[in-house]
Amino acid sequence: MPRPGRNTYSDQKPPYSYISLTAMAIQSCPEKMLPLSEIYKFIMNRFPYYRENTQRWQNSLRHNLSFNDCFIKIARRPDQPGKGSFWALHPNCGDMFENGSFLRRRKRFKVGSVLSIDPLESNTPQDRAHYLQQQQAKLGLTALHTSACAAHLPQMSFGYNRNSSPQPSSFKHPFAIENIIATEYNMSSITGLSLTNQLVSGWSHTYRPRMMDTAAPISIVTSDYSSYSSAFKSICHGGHTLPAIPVPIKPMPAAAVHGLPGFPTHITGTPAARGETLPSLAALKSTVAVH
DNA sequence: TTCTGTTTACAGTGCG
DNA sequence: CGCACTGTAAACAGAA
Repeated sequence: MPRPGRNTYSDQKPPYSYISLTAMAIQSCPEKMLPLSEIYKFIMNRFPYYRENTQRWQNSLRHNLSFNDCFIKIARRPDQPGKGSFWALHPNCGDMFENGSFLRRRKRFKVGSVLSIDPLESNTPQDRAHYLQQQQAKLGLTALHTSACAAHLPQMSFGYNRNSSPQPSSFKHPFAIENIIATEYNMSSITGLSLTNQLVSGWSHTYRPRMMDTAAPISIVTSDYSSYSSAFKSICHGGHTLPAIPVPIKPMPAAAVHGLPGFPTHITGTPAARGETLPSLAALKSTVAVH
């Protein structure tokens, strides 16, 4: 695998897919999430090839973000203005490039199968709302729990991997920029992560499925920020503020969910356009209300 | 208006 | 050869 330095590829197209490039950008920041504009900047700064024809490749990149299950969308806090959401990597997407090729994955990462039990499939809005409220309550506890754990377990700063399949502290995500652009990576930026960042990392990877944003009023998660607001304030990347509520763009499979404390395990399906219909939830998708 | 995000469609390519 | 993955274009909606 080539490991490009800053100018390795000059104006030539780098041997990376948009998925790889996006993953690099996301992994390059301590919070492991970036807004779209920052992903653009990262790619353009590092690969001069992408300083031209921006409309073309940025459209492709956006398509990849939406289309590929390995990317998840994380909503901004409502009191932190800005366009668009943050994007992060799905916790289970880490082995997509195990074949060593960053141009073509060995297999496309895809969110898994539909569970048989789905309270949200209930016919009545009341049932769904009630269930969602229960899940919100769980997540509220989860946020606190996660932060507390992060404070005591620095290795949790790697966020995604702190669950059912624990990784050693030296674990490096296959997407990690230190694995791809080794010459530019400064390990101290990781080992020197502050507790604050650990908190953020732990919290930011506590998932909540997108459809939960819609059917019922959601305030518990955001209101919990007040409990440790000092930790969250001033955390930003390139002037971007901390996102508020992790909102997976696609529902997670049970296998992925089980390792995430407090995460509801009922979520099913993927967007209907991908042939995995979720009729009763489809109407909930487009009306995300973030508090 | 611009940017962001979603979706569909289709062509090219690599792999088994 | 068929399938899966990737890249590109385009239409469209919604938010800032």
